[in-house]
Amino acid sequence: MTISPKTLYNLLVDNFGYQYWWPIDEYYHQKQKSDPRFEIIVGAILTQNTAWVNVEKALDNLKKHKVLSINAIVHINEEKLKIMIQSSGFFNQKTQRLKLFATYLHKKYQDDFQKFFSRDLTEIRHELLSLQGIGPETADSILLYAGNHPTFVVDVYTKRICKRVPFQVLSDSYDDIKYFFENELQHTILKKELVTVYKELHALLVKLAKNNCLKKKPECLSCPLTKLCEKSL
DNA sequence: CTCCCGTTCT
DNA sequence: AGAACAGGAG
Repeated sequence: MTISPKTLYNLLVDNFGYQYWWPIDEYYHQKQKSDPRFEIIVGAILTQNTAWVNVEKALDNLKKHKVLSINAIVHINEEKLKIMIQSSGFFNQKTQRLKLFATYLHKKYQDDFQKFFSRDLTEIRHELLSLQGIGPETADSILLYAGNHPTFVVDVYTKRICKRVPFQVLSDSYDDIKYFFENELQHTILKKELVTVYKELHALLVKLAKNNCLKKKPECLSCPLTKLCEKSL
């Protein structure tokens, strides 16, 4: 007995509702000065190995000081940047990573996100992965949430849930899990809906992991998957 | 496998 | 005060 990603998606939407992470359109309607795509990229780098609440504080600091743009990050003094993002932890490396990525976008794409994102998904992904400080999860988050490219994000929560819930996934490697979800969903979801489903499913898995599928003390009684889960207590 | 770091929970 | 949390590089 196994569960399909589509079944999982439907169950999670029914129980938790849509999560609406990074709704880009809303930002444009609010006529924000800074490009939401850059905020998403900065958020993706800052949230590496750290809780989102601490990233939000850093993001608020950057907004308050008007440095949430490629140009501002390229030119800001490193020590000042470290202080602004301090709450997100690992600020020495993250300062380097933000500087490096912003400089890259500035030099090679003239701060033009359209130019950067309007290419083949795999091409952009390889390019992101070649940058210091951008691994698979960060690359896929940027591609999906900032670039609206259909690529599925795998994180520790996804891996944990895959170990407990009976999916037909081969191993617990990043790529195996990613391609398992993508292959399954590509055949059952309309192409037009794929990006939205990838965005929502990742957010819903995070929700499930925090709400029920906790590392130490899972809340299996109230879990939407309790009947289908092999490890259910 | 260790280092990088702050915040929150226990 | 100590543990838990959470990606990528070397």
